[in-house]
Amino acid sequence: MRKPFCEKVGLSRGAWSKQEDQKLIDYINKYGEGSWRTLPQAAGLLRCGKSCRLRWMNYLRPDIKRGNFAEDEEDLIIKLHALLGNRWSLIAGRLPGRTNNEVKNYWNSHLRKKLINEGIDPKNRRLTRNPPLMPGSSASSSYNNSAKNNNDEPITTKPYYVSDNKSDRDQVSDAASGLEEEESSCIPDLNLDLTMRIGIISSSSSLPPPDPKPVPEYSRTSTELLLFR
DNA sequence: AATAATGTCAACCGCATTAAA
DNA sequence: TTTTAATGCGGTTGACATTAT
Repeated sequence: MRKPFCEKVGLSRGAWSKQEDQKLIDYINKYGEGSWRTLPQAAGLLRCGKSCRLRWMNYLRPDIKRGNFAEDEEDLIIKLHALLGNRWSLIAGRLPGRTNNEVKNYWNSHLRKKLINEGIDPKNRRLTRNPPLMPGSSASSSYNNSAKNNNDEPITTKPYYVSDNKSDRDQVSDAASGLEEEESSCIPDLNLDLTMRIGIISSSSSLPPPDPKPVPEYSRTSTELLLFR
């Protein structure tokens, strides 16, 4: 097996020390983000650029929101995941201060289980059994009626417009036109008014709204256009 | 109290995409 | 147009913590 780049050139790996964090923060505060390849040496770090970037993006950035996910956030992740599948960066983009890694981890360790406990298969959102009646449980209220599609066919793990072929995926959906209609037929109770939910989250937070990178409109998928509108 | 099993999450890897030369 | 470098993404791993036996 090929050795990882960091290992080959004798760079450190694994958990970051406080000193390393501080060096990275100091450097970026002074010179800004970017040039990740040359940054480690310039900042006096024995890390590869990729590792520095990851550390900064996921943990050191000042706008990162740490701590437990609010119920609103959980709800939104569940809904966005139903819509987008494992496109974590898109999902995280709608959650101010959350990173794709954090959202992904939270989904895998908490939300998947939560859905399972409520009798919902997180892969296809079908009922796996009669869920317990849990008044006030937002996820169950969203999904109790939505576990089956109209044809009683299994809903695939991926959203219907996500192809296995990644290059196809982005052309995928002109879907947008019929997205809400079709999606809601798969997941009837899915609240697609995500913008409104975002508004609620954003306004309850001191953080600024998410600032998606300036991707040219033409390169966005229809779904992205829909979400970023 | 010791050990095994399970859960969590930070970090890594490899690949795809984009930008620059 | 092609090649190369940089960046971003999702899947996976592994160390550590917690819970069960």
